[in-house]
Amino acid sequence: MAPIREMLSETGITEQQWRVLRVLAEFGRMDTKTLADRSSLLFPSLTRIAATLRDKGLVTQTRDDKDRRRQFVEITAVGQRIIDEHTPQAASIVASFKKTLGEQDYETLLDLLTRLDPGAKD
Amino acid sequence: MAPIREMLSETGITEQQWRVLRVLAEFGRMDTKTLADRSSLLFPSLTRIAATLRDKGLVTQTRDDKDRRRQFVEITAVGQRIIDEHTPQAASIVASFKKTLGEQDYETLLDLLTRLDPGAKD
DNA sequence: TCCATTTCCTTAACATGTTAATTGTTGCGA
DNA sequence: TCGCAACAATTAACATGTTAAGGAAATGGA
Repeated sequence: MAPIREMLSETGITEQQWRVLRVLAEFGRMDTKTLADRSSLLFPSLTRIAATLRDKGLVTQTRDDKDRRRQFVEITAVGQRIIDEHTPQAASIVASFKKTLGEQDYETLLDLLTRLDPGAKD
Repeated sequence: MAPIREMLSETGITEQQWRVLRVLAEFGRMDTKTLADRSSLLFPSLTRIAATLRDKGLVTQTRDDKDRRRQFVEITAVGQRIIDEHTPQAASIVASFKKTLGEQDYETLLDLLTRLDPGAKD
């Protein structure tokens, strides 16, 4: 993940914050539980990350009126812009992985890792 | 690594502390630089971990008389005992990995990971 | 001999992973 | 309606990864 972190260093956001934003950009507004799940983050981590992203103005948080225990998170235009601007680079990093291993072996690697930890993916 | 952490939880030491002890158990007394290298740890982390292990009485630290900037670390009998008592379990965890994937695929996985990050190993 | 530079470690500061304890909210049965 | 279990988030407490700044010791050259 080093190359990804390096790419992100200029944006001031971290790998995990990036992951959360990506999920929000892809699926849109969602409740915290789903977000934690799709971002592969534990709740305590998500709480902190969401707070950080909120302070940076990259996401907004809103309470569920029906069940005030719950919360929804949504990406802002600024957050979306960060994603848009760096997605191509991220893709090229993945591409370099494939290039190193070759398409065939890259698929094999993903397969083996998934077999070891089915919950991993991504 | 979850299974390893679980195994270690009863000993009160962490995954990284375990790694440092294992290296010391295998190679014996060595200077900090070499230790950091073999443990795949950055210096700041090693500084803290070594201090923790020292406080727990699992390692001892000594200054190099010729170059007093340097330091040597050595595992104690107590530390050695922890390693000895848990090495079999650790081995069985690795064995379960192999069982999940099969010997052949396990080797393939290690090979692919090494190709992505030659410095990783272990 | 003296100082700038290099080395080896240590500290600091910040973000995260993790487990456990805590604080609000809901919903339900007595 | 009251009280309590279940649930959603937070907060706390530790250990670590990381980058940057500091401090002490050693070194080479003027």
